[in-house]
Amino acid sequence: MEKKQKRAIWTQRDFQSNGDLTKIYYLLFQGFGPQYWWPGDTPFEVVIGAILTQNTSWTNVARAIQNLKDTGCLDPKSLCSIDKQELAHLIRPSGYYQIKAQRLKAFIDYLFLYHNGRLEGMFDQDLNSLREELLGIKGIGPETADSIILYAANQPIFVVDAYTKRIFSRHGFFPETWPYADIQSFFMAHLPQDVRLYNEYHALIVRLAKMHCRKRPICHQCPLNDERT
DNA sequence: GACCAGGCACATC
DNA sequence: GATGTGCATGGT
Repeated sequence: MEKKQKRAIWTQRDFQSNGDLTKIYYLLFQGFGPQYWWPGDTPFEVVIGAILTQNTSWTNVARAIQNLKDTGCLDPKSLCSIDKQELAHLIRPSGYYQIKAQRLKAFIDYLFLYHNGRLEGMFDQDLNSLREELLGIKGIGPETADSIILYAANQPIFVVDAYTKRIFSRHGFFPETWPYADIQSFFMAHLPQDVRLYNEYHALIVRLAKMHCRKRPICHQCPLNDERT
């Protein structure tokens, strides 16, 4: 009986010739295991986290979210009634706190104006309509919208972030100049439309990025590299 | 002290 | 349409 798990290794050429991004997923999953994303107790917390984590490390966001929890502000009603400056003070550790307070307020105001302050109401529509709606809210761009759709609304859309772009362009899958929409289409065209897969894949890319060397074009410790050459 | 982190909006050309 | 800039804290 074969007990040992053989570590699968593919070459970059294999990836590029058959476009099988599923292989890469399994390679990353074998290397890192499940990432249990998104780190949040409720869909609402996921939404708030998605806005707060814009261009910010998660450790700083976690502090801001903890402040909101400690003061009993992590719910739509409380965030609706709280003064913007007070909110800015609470989320200060996440950086860009003035602009983010404004963005959180914009989202909450929208939620109450069109969905009675209920996320369920907002999420109860097809993916494209939801995405259009989210993108219409000031302060929510493509990545934040897609993070909300995937991790809070549990609908299948692939989240592209700076890591995805950097790592996969450096490994030669597409030019670094490709815009967000093209990269997203590339992944979604080569992967089954599956919420759990997209959830884990994006999380694994972030996990990978944290060990990727920033200074070299390609990190030689990266599991995506061909170890035979 | 420099650099970076799970973006976005806006001004300018 | 493409590019540059402001927004800001906390870890390495």
